[in-house]
Amino acid sequence: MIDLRLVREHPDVVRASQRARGADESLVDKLLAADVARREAVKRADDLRGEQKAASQAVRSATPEERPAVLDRAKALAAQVKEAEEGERAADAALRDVHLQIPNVVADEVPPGGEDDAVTIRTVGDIPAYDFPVRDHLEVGEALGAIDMERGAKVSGARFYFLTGPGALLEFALAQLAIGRAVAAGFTPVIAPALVKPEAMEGTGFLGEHDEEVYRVERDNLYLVGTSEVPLAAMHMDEVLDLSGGPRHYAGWSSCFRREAGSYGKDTRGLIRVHWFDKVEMFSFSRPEDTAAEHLQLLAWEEEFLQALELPYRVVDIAAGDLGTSAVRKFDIEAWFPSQGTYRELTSTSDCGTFQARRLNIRYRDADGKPQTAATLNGTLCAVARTIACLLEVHQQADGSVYVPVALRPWLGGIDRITAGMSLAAPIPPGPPA
RNA sequence: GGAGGCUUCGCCUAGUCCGGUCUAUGGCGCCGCACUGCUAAUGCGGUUUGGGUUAAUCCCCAUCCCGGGUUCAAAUCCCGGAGCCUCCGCCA
Repeated sequence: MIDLRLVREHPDVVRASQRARGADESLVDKLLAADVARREAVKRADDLRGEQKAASQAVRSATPEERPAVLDRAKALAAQVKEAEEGERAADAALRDVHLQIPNVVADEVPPGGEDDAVTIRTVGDIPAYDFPVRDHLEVGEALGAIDMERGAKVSGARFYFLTGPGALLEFALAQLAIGRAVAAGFTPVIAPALVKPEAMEGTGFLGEHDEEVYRVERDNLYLVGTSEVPLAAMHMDEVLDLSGGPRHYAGWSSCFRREAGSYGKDTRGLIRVHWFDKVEMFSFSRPEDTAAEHLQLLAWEEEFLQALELPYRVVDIAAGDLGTSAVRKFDIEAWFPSQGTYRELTSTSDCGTFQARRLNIRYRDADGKPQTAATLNGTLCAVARTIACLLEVHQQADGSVYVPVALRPWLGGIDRITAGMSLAAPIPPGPPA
């Protein structure tokens, strides 16, 4: 939800934002009208309630002779209040309805245009040259016994997979590396629930535009999250946070479930687009004035992670028309996929300003001690399946083995290469002293 | 799955049986003022959150876990739900 005060005081700013997104500008005027209507309804109901309260007290102090007349008046007022409250409720609902339809106000820096108008900010790392025919990650992974897509389909259907042997170890290695780096950067690690209540899903905005993407557990009225952004954001729902020491950083681990309803025929091969994967997600709660800097910080952490994995990538600034509902600004990092000869999205970080926190009622105390709506930001640190896909492709060798980036080696028992049929190694802690 | 208990303004708590200055009691904490070499102690005053109105204050409305209902009037009575705790059953 956007700030109503902004709409009242600077409707032109919101109109411009709607224009930039290619969204409906007239919603702004509908919202203004609904706001006026609501305030009128509130005032009428408040005034009547005040009168009725007085009348009700009068019943008590009335003499027996006055009593019937006073009681009649109180009854009449009670009926009027009931009616006025119904009007208030209707006006409230009407306002909320329009309010929820308006996406966040885009930042001035956001490039204009739509899906194809993202601006590349920088490209990092050299695109590797291969003196052999490159295979895609599925070929590489199957040959190494790391990915079993066929059995995934047998057991669970299309877009499901088994990670086996070195593939399974890779997942743990990536998780350890990501969480370890996050903790070193001051994040609080969190294992978040992947099933959430409707309030959490609604509050984070995923039942709006992403409704079709969401798995629903009808019987228990719960949803499977598509990202731990949902439980992390909702974790502090209805709370007042202490942000006086700077933003709060969480690194959440959870499985992520996506129906991929609108993507038939897209990325049907391998681990690029699957119904389920695990992910380490960064999430910050910050003061609204700190979000721009915080956003760049999240982006920097994402970049450092990909650099540690020795993956070439580029950073793109997403255009207004392609922003999510709650985002003010969004950067994606696209990594190089040699089999496709192109960069593909590996991480994404959004500044949501106060949009998400307003709905979830997450606040902090400002310098005067007054509660204010907080701001939220999120960013992918490591979407495991897709990252494995990228690693297998970029680091593949002529002999079918895969080079292991230095940073990952401690988590894979020190190996520098994954080869078919190799004996597996994993880090084990030192045993008890002999 | 079954039975019972609990949920009050940051924390603790009175009030709920028997509806009406509950415009919610007291303590802790916090803020201000007074006293005081300083601190402590003491005294006085303030201290939920949201909405409406306003230049701002004043003021008004709502808020006793949430949602309905009864009533002129609900923290209090009735119905439904959530969370927490205890016991039983089942279970990684």
